[in-house]
Amino acid sequence: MENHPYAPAKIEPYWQAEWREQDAFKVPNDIEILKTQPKFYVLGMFPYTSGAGLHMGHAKNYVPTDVLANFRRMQGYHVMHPMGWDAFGLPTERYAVRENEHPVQVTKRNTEIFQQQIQRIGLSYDWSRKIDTSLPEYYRWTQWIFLRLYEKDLAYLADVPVNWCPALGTVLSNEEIKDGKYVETGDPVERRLMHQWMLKITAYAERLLEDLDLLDWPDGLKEMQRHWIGKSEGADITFDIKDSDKTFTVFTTRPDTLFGATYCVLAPEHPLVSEITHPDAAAAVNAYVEESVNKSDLQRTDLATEKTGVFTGAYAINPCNNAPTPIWVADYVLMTYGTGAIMAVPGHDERDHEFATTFGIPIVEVISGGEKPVEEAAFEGDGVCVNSDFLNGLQVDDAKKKMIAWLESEEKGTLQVQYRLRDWLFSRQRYWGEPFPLAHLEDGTIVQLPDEALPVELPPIDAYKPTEDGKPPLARADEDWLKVTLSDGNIATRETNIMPQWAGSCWYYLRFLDAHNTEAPFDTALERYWMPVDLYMGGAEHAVLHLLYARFWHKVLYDSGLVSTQEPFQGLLNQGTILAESYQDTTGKYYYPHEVEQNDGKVVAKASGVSLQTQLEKMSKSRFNVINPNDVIDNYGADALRLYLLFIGPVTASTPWQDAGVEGVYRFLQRVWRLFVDEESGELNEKLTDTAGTTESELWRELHKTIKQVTEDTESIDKMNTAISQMMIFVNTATQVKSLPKETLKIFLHLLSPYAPHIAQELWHRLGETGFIAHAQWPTHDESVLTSATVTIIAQVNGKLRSRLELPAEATDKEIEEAALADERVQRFIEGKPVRKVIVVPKRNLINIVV
RNA sequence: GGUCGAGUGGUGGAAUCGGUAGACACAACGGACUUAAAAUUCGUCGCCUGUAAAAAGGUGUGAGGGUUCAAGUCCCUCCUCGACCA
Repeated sequence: MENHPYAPAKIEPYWQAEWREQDAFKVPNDIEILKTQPKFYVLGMFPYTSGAGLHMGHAKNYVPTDVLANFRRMQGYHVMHPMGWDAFGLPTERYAVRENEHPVQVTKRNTEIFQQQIQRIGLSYDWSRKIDTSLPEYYRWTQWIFLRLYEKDLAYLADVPVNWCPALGTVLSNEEIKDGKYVETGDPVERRLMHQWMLKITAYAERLLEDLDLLDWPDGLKEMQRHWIGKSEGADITFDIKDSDKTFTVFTTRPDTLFGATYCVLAPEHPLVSEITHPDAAAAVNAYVEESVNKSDLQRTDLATEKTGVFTGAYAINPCNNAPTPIWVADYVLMTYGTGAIMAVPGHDERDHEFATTFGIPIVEVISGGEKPVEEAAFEGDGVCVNSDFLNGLQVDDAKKKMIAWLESEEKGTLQVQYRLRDWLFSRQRYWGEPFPLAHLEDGTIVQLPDEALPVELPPIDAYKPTEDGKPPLARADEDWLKVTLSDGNIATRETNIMPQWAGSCWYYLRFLDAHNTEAPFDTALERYWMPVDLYMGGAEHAVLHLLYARFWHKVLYDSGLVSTQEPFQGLLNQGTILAESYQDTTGKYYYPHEVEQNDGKVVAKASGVSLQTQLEKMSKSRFNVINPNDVIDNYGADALRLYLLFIGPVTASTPWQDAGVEGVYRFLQRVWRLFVDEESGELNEKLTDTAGTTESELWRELHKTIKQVTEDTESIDKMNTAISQMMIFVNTATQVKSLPKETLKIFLHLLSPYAPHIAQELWHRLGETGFIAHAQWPTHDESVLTSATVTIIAQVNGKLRSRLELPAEATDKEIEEAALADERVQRFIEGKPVRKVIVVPKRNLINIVV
């Protein structure tokens, strides 16, 4: 009896166990077997295993990728569809410190919870390939790849300004700081120069930019990467300094405006500042430089903030007209971009204009065409050069070329390409990350440890804080770990920085291909078979950094002959976010949905009666609007959760969560169930017959329509919502017909299986089939079933729908026209007016009569 | 401020290359079943006019203009929202 109605809580765990025990989704690792079939590699971004557990955003990522994996598998592909854990990182370390536990323990627990939660969704992962970036067997190879970068001179030490929090004794990332304070504790943060490992990603800037053209990524995402790399072409121009033998170089994208340069600016950190400053100005300049040290780049370059600066008392010589040009120090110029010095053209640069206005510096027009005089607003657009000697009369583009040619001939400047992209700050002063496979000799030389010495495992230490003298936590390790004897007998001290959280995720997609290889990061033949990733899906927050870093490492591996493709991720999509209603009072305090009630159409807090504002926002703990995927599974089952996430809209769209919508797809699953199972008896539905499907024409046609649409929509990924619509239409039709051929319904179950695998498998089983429907072959539709003897022709008069005509499918244009003109309803609208034109659109079954 | 994207019923969303706007759901309303409720099932459902009910007509995809036999879709201007960057 209990077995009769649809009971996901019963069938889902059962089939999940069967899949697991029978390795239903395991992919062979034998290249000879693999070669017999085409491959498809579909990857969802692996989760950071924080203690918060799985959230709805993960499900929105992993469900569509799973549907695609199931679909391709049924189409006869070998499908790589793996899952693993991004496990190193600061949140885990902080949690461990707070709870006085070892990060290894915390990570073990978190990853187990994640795996349990993910498995409940019924995703078809090959769990034998599971990886964990914090295990030595994995990070051994992260270190190994780092050594390949190091050998290519792509890793170097440099003094760079970092965000240092004295209270915590650690470096923080820009994202962790707001208004000069650490967001979580409010402790002040200062900028400090520190010796840090850098990766030379700028050496790959041009290729990272150009090779975007090879990728099937959304245009917006490519644009974001292009913007981040920020290529600009311009010129380096050298300025002499008056009464001095010193010179400095500026980078400008607008060499055409050199005649309009009325001052120059050095960044406060520029080494020349102290050398050229006039003694009278020294005190003011020093004070200014000190003050600017603690400002972030963002604060300094924000257009909204007032420009500040100090005149050094020194003058540069403008190379094109020998005019003495005052040199200022101002923090809106950054040492890290270009040369740390600019020529300022207030007539044609907004920030320079603002600065010049503030300090009363002359503004000169050198490009004509602005709407307002340059004294009022900078004109940054195209125009014709004026007041510029040999450039006068030229357009901006031509003027740039001519000026660069002139500078080169005078040896005062060169053509220069500049990137916004900076080298990658690659070290952290923390514990829970990959140790560097490097050591330092006493004389300061750095030695790379041999490959055989890997992995360099994290040492046990008693506290995860930096040492009292400011060294990273790893410096707390005992001498056994800290000191390493090299092959030549020398004793060296290990590097005590660790790698940043991004490191492990830069190559994990390669480790999945050969997850247990102990001789190499992965087998070359397997790499050649599987790569590139055909579809990579993840949140838009990774649109720049993770994807850029991974592309960079991949290109280095490519140059070393270790991988066969230039790019790792051929296809890529960002899933949309899930929004939910949140409730806030006027003070900004959030309320949980259960603390809220409707009162006269107003939303108020139950306890206080205070009226609340509602809004749709991204689900997040801090907004009290989170819905847990596991709660939905408890109430409706995994199949309903999966269908709902796909049905609310396109995968890439951000859509609001609606509880009632889940009930809708749940009802659909119940209707599917009742097509097969008599809920009274638990036996098969009496309407099921053994007759061939072709005899039942309406259902058979609907089936083929459904095969066609589900196939196309699943393939396109972003239309899975309409694939489900069509399956609903099929089920609605099937519910109404008198007899249901089993063959027809079995084919339908194939279509449903990638989307709702548990119910499809259970019904497949109940129809007497053995094995897994997930291994069955995907059906194809028969186009001839879809064509019919008559077609409905839409008849328009003056573009407006007036009538529908049933005509034989083979009717000619002329016959259609005659039939339309003879139609009584059409006639009413023609009213004897002369017919001026008749347009027949055969493909659309449409005729338009113009009178 | 810049770049990109998006605005369609009460709601989520459909609509191929410009060719029947609102598929499929949710909510709401009405009928059947039930002692009752739930569940199920049948039906209505953009707005306006019209009608006892129909029929029928008008209008309608953020606003305004344009191209076209035909515009949610293409072009221009504007408004609003979102994402990214500054």
